[in-house]
Order: sequence, then structure tokens, then C-alpha cells
Amino acid sequence: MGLRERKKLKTRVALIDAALDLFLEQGYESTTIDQIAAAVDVSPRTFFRYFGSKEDVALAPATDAQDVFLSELHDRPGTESPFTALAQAMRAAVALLRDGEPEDKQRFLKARQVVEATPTIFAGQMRLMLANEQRILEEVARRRGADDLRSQFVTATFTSTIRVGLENCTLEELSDLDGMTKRLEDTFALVDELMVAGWDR
Amino acid sequence: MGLRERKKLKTRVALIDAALDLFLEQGYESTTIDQIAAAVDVSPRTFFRYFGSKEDVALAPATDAQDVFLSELHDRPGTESPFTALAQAMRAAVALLRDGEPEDKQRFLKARQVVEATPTIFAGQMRLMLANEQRILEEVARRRGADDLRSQFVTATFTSTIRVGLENCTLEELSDLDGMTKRLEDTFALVDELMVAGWDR
DNA sequence: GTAGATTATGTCAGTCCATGACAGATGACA
DNA sequence: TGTCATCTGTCATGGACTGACATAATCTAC
Repeated sequence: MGLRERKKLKTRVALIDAALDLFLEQGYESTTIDQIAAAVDVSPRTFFRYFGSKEDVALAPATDAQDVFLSELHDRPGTESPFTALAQAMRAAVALLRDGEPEDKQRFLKARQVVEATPTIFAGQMRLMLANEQRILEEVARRRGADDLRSQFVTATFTSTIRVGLENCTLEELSDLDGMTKRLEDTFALVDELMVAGWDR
Repeated sequence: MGLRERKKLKTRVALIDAALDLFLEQGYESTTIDQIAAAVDVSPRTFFRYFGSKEDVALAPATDAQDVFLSELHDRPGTESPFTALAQAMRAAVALLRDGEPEDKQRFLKARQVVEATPTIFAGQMRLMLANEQRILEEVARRRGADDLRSQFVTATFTSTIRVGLENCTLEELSDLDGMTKRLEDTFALVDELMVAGWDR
């Protein structure tokens, strides 16, 4: 990896960190692009060369996490039922974050705080999840061998499950990964309890 | 109702209609507030006294529809199980639109076209649905006598069901209310098939 | 119906997000 | 080292949105 590429990655991370800190400190709305750029010593124009919008920088960690999830999903064995594969991929993605660089974990949790505290960003996260859902649907349809209403329902149920699990973390003010994992498991268990056997086949 | 109030209502509707027509004709992004305001012969500043943002005017019909739905939900008998009440309220809301003023129906369908054609607005609709979900959750919790994870899950499942149903309308290019109703019924039937008996109690 | 209180509207100035164009700086590579 | 590709800063611009204040319309009481 050349110097240029390393510098770019460094700038990107610096922008995210500076932005998240400012958002947490003084709120998302009252933080300007100029402030973020100044904190990293780049021009405001450069900010927009790294992120398409102010919202994007706040959602960058979530976006990266989704990519990890999708990658894990593709690695799941084909024998697993669709929802099992989704749940396992989720567990794997969380585990990767838990055992990874502390800074990455820190950044991810900070980003979650910002998302929770800012309705605009929260809506943006939904937009992300929906865009992702399209790609998840492909995988579910592949495993079920049918791109129909039922595949859509399985996919939507997974999205809902994650959403409900994360919302509960917010309610209980859980900001650590272990707490998040527990809530997710509770919700997965509820799905198991309320769905008929083989519902996702 | 006084003259002042009537005039305000008229301006509001005129702004929505003008905006939707412009959005459909030349796209949401390339339509400016100035154009919308000019079409109704008001100042751009006045536009923002009626709608908080450009997005809001596109989502106004959806917002109104949600209010109708919530009102119907509160009128459902307490004997119905939570999900049944939700589904029935949805049917009632659609019926009201079908049997109501043709202009209202027209406006609603136009707004749906705009929502479907514009990713930004689509995300905004998700934001709306989530805000609404909070109020739906209250009703579900009341009926179940418990504000717990399961109530959240029932609520989230309903939201997902509606979302999947509407997405299918888009895919099949159904833009009439009857087609929409059919898709929704299909999805409700699927829920009935995949959930264990009494799942929403 | 007229005076005075309320409320809606228009005008103006300003902030901020976002983008295109171009020039200068910096790393890549022969 | 020189040339090329790419990154960055500067400048100018457009469009969303907001606050402040003046004007005009409606409402209310007499």
C-alpha cells in the first residue's frame, strides 16, 4: 500500500473521529462542515471528496459494519436455513468487532451514540438498512430457491429483529457490545418462539 | 370555520398539489421551492410556514394517511388481538380513502409515485413510519397489557408487513387502491401462516 | 362599520450544505 | 529527475432553510 493510499485512509479516519467527537460534544445540527474540516486541517471542499454529505460521515462506521456483515453472510454454509444464516452472520460480525482493534470498537460505539441522539441520522441509518436489505434479500432468495413474497418477509423480519434489538439497547442505555449481544439474542429467541417451525425454509 | 382558516387549508392543499405535479414532471431534486411557491403565487418564505422542509410537502399525504390509520386503530374494539386490530385499522383506512373524495385519492396516489421514484423521500417515509411506530406500540402494549420486547416485536412485524406489501405494489407497478389492497391481504395471510397461534397475545 | 388586536404574508439578510471549475501541490513511476 | 496521475485548496455559485421586521389581511368587540 503506497503512501498516498495510507494518507487517504488516515484522513478519512481522522475526519470520522473529529466529526463524531464534535457531534457528541455540541450536537449534530450545530456542527458545521467547516468545524470538522478545521479540526483535521483540510479544506471544507476536501471533506466532500471523502464523504458525500454531512450525514455520511456519521454513518460511515455503520456502513462499514454492514459490509462486514454481508461478507460474513456470504461465508455461511449453504446448509443453514436463511434466518439461521442471517443470525449467525450477525453474531460473527459483532464478534469481529469485539475482538478487533479497540479504536474501531470505540468508533463504532461513538457512532451509535450519535445515531441514537439525532433523529435525522437515525432516519439515515434506516435508509442504509433498507439499501442493505436488497442485498440480503438476494442471499435469502438464493438459499430458499425462490424470490417471492416469503423471501421478502424473512428478510424484513430479520431487519425488524435487529432494529428492535438495537432499540432496546438504547432504552436500557447499554452502550457496550456485550449488552448489545444479549439483547440481540433475546430477540432472536423471541423469533424462534413466535414463528412456526421451518418458517424461513 | 372562518375565512382565515379556510384560506390556509386551501393554500396548503394548493402547495401540495403544485409540488407533487412539479416533482412528477421534472423530478424532486431539480424542483426548487421557488418554483413551487411561484405556482401557487406565494412567497418562498410562506412555503416554509406551511411545511418544515421540501421533503415534508411530498410526505404530507402519507402523514395525513397515518393520522387516519391511528384514529381507526383507536376505534377498534378491545376484544381484537393486537395484530388483528392493526390489520383491521389498515383496511378501514384504505376503505376511507377509496370511498372518499376522488381528489384525495388522486393526491395520495401521486404522492406514492413521488415517494417510489425518489430515494430521499423514500427514506423520509421510513422516518415517518418509525415515528408512527412509537404511537402504535403504545396501543399494542395497552391491548397486551405489557410494554415489553414482545409488544415491540408485534409492532415491528406490522410495520414490516405494510412495508413489504407496499414494496410489492411498486414492483408490480400497481398504482390503484384495489391492487394495493390485494397485496396487503396477501402479506397479512402470510403472517397468519408463518406465526404460531396467539403470537400477538 | 369602525378601531384595535391577531395573525398571515412578503421582503430582506444571512447561514449552511453541497457542487463545479480551475490551479497548484504532492506522491507515483520510468 | 522529469513526467504523469491524483489529491488538495480556492473561488464562485445555487439552493434549502431561518430570523427579524414591516405590511396586509382577517377577526373581535363596540
